[in-house]
Amino acid sequence: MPLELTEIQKKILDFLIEQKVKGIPPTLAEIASKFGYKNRATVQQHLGALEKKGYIKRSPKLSRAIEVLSEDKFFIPRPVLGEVAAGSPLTIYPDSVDTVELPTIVRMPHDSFLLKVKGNSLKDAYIFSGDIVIVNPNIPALSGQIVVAILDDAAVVKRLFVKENGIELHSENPEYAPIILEKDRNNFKIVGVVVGLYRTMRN
Amino acid sequence: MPLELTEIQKKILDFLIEQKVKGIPPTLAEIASKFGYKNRATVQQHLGALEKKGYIKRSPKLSRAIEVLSEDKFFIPRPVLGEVAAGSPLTIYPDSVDTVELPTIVRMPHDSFLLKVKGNSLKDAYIFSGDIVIVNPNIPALSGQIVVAILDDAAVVKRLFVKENGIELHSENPEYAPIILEKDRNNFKIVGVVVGLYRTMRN
DNA sequence: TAAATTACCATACAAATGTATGGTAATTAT
DNA sequence: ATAATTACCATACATTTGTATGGTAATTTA
Repeated sequence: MPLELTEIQKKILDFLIEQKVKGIPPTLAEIASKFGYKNRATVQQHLGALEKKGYIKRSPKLSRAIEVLSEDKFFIPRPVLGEVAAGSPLTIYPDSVDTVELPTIVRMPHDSFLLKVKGNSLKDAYIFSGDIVIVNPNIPALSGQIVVAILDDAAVVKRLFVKENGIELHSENPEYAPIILEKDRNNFKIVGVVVGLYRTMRN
Repeated sequence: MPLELTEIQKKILDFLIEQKVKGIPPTLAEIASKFGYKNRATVQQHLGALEKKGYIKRSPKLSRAIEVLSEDKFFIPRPVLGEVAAGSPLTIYPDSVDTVELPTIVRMPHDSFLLKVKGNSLKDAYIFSGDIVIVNPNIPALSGQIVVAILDDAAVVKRLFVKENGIELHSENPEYAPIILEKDRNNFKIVGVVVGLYRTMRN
């Protein structure tokens, strides 16, 4: 269970994430400037609180070395966030950052993230176990697109169909039945749209 | 057209990207340390060259403020050298025919190039018409790997097998028979090894 | 009521950082 | 043959940066 943050701490955490996504994490002075503080010591204390509560990690003495450890793994830029099920849902491993054998080639764009596909339920869409899908959380998901969704604390990759009375998630493999969700389904959220695929051939 | 980079400049650019992916861009001192330089002035000059050639942008006076320009856009236009046949050979276009918008996630190694696959002869290797393959010409081609080869002025993507008396190029599709080449075959050259694959889901 | 906690302030300091200047040697271009 | 470029070096300097210490006031918790 995450410790409570004060309003100001939340705003600073938001700013940290925002800046990191834009390019580089801010210095203490830049944070102070943003929030109108007249010195860096104030910022230092806020960051200390954030670190104590487990939301960030700092590297002593290093400039801009603020790492956001948000529990919302899906929107934090990481090389590979976890594995996502194309067949039956798998739990996402929050901290298994797969720096793996993506030798020279894979890196994170600012607003997207990577997931490694497990299972072959999307084989008719030519996506196979081991492929890396590139997921963009900032574009609207349209009917017919392949999306990543959260369903009861697990993540799946499926083709989305928006129907009159609800939503359907299809595998592109006759062995798997579609998941049908009525409107106002709880514990369901579309995380993002699969915009690309990368596969490494090294073996 | 991007200006040419020297080998050292390429390596530094790679390091910049690598570090940014890991979290934050490096300081001059960190770059110097990585490459064994005894002072930061050397790094400063290399960064100056990179900036002059348009690969990075720096913000004066700000620490770690190195922006890799090609990484900031979501898509990097990359030349596709030609189309390569996975079925029957197709001619390679001498000048780049097409540009593909690679997401920044798929970073081109500097010594590799892209080819667009036509035909479905490699479908059992999960490579399909329209996919972009990343080809590295500077690594040795081993038996069993998927390679790009020139055969009588046309290019093919096939799986390579090195045998006693020659070379075989297999399609991964029963509809296509393997191409068998005796030793010292003329007009044959292995262009490179397929090290990766990218597919865009945008329509 | 007393004790933390939160949210700022001011000042200070060593180290880190970007930048500038000038030099050497090797290679490449004119 | 001369000039330009590349690839380093050394030294120096003003800022920037993280950090530390100590203080004030308001709010919350025990």
